[in-house]
Amino acid sequence: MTLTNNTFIGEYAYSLDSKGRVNIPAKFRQALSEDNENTFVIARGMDPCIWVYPLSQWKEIETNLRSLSSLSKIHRTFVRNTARYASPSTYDKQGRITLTPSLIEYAGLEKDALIIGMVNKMEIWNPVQMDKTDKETIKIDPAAYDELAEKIIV
Amino acid sequence: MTLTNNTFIGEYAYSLDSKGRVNIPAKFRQALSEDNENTFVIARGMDPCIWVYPLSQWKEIETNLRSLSSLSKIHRTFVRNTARYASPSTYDKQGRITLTPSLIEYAGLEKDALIIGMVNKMEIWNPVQMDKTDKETIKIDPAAYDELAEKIIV
DNA sequence: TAAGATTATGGGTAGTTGTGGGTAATTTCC
DNA sequence: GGAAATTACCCACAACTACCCATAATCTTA
Repeated sequence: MTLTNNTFIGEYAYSLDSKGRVNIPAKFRQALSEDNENTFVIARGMDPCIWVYPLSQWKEIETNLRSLSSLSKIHRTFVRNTARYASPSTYDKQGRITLTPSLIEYAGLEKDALIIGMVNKMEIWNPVQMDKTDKETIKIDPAAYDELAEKIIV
Repeated sequence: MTLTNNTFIGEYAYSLDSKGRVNIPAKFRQALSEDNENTFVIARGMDPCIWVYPLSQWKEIETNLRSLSSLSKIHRTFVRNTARYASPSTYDKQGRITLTPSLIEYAGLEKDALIIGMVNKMEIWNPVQMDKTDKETIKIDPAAYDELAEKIIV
């Protein structure tokens, strides 16, 4: 059952094949609205993982990037770093997208790939890297969570 | 797969041949709208690289340049530096444009050329120079950068 | 529980893409 | 005006990618 259009939750363990393809969970594909044309945009995440946006979501980012003037050095740098590693990927008849070698390397992916629903996008992790990051998360300042609490109700 | 007309993202490693030609990534060519007549305008970038605009995009820039008053010294200088080294270039049957010797020298291009999608234009870099610039990027004001990221990234 | 449908993974193939070089037309310069 | 140089256009090949089919495992439904 699909909850909301273009919304992804849950975790899935898949494998990366020799051609750099990974499966997109069936539930995630079903959640995609028609206007995405079966297409995602993959990009570098802030953590060592790959971010996977529905096409429509990415287009919003593109619109925002377009509004930045290249006369400003910081704007140029930001646009470059964001757009540079991004790539559209339409899933095939079997529901797989192809990752770019650059992103595979960035996320340190090998055989196993962990796909995590992040509500408006998804993340692809090397499970080993995810474990490591999990352990570091414990050290997060509790005060930071308190600050978050003011913004969101769980 | 093409996302939006005249929109370029991703990174490609190509080579400059003995005649000063570089390939335009097939995806970028496909993204070009008809009114560009297979033509780009190449110009000096603000960084040591070549900026490649779709013809229609360049025309907009020309309009904007026109609106700058030559009474202001900084305006005059800006218009001169922008217009001076700009040159239209139509891609051949194999999808290559020819660069001018002046721009090749400005960007310090040799054998390898890195083509980077910058949303409304693309950049052509010497990979060595790009690496160097990447390292300097770290020195950019992190607070300003994060602020920007919060506005754009979802 | 059994049959059918769906899902995850592997591999083959035809068309596309990137790169090199060749030739004819055009321009430049003496 | 003619030779040399430059430019624009064309062809060919190798590498790669997108698309297709096949199979095994899993889930759904009667």
